[in-house]
Amino acid sequence: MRKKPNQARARATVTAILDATAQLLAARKEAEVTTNRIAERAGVSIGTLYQYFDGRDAVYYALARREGERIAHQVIECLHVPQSEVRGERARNIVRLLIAYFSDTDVIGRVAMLRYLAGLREGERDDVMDIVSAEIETLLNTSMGGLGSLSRVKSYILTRSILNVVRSAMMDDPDMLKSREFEDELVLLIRGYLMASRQSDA
Amino acid sequence: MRKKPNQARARATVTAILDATAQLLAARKEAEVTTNRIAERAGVSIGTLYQYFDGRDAVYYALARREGERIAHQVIECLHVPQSEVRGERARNIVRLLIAYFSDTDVIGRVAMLRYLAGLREGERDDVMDIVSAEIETLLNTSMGGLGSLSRVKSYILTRSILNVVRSAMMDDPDMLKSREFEDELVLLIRGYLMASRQSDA
DNA sequence: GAATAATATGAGTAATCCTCAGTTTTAAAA
DNA sequence: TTTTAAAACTGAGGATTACTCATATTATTC
Repeated sequence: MRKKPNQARARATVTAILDATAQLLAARKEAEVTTNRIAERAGVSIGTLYQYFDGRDAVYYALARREGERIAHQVIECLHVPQSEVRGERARNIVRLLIAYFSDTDVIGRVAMLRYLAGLREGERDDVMDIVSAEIETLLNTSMGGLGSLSRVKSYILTRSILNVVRSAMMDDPDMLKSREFEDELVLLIRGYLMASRQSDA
Repeated sequence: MRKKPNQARARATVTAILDATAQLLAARKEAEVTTNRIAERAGVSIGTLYQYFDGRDAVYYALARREGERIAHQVIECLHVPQSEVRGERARNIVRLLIAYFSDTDVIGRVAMLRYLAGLREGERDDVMDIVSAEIETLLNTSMGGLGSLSRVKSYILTRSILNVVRSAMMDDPDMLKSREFEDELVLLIRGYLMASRQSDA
């Protein structure tokens, strides 16, 4: 982002630009989304857009980041529900959450999300996901004593594998994504990994 | 692709365009890669490029597909080495193969690959990956009797999770990608999933 | 309420995309 | 070996899109 929006008006402008982008991505083909159109729909001039963003890809990236933060918060909330209340179904709850998010027929930010997840903007780390990884790490290291400690690499693999498989399925086969079997298998992937980790530690 | 190249000359032209794109992506920033430049470096006119491709993204996609096929062949080769020769290290061999591929400092087709994996072109299935999935399915169902049968969903999850985690790591943290720990953990992810699958079947 | 900083504007230029009418090459038919 | 027709190639240039910057407006500070 070129300039930080300081005043309330400027923050509203940035929000309007992101909202407009999401709407256009949902309604039109990607190729038809242009910076000029985004600005027009957002009700700001093209010059204003370029004050805050380097170009179309930068807008996509910012939109994807906003979406990423939204879903990350939900996942973290799931993680913070005490063990006694989830009865070993925490993995399933998170899997369900992600499947529900990516099953949404509304395409808001879908393309943008893809770019974000693909790490298209070189040299920028995916710090939103890093936060989720860290939360999982802490949680499994403290409250779930039996499962052994979770290194950074382990939590990285856990978070990225689940998220990416769900994302792939959204593109490849939405019906499979929504199937009960798919959900069960993802839960199995998580549990299998955690159990194998415990065994290899011992 | 707009038109299929029938004659040898035309096939050479398409190859030249893809090669030129790979070279440009390796040498320049993505934003500096334009269709005109690709055509120029490939030694063909811009009109020729547009005879075979819809635009820049289509060229990227074709390049990524070519790369995808290359790596897929290697994986399938790995899968066909008889059990007696790999002594339970097949998973590790495949993980190593993928890590080696994505560790390559040469950036040939990296961006293109990302778009491909992200399924950016809507409505096209990732049939290259489907072939690998099918091979894994067959193999595990026939020769590895002890591990239980592998459904389509299972092989989908297995292939996509491994591939995507390696790809993510390439973007996020190349050093982690090359570490021994990362390799070990991926093997654990595979084995854990296969073992959990067997248990849940029984 | 004057000075200053932040934000917004949009016509205009630069960059890129992409087409199409015409030319050259190739392969097959006569 | 011509002849013919399809396939492949060309690149100037119109259409589209990206992006800038001089100017205007709104907000904040003192």
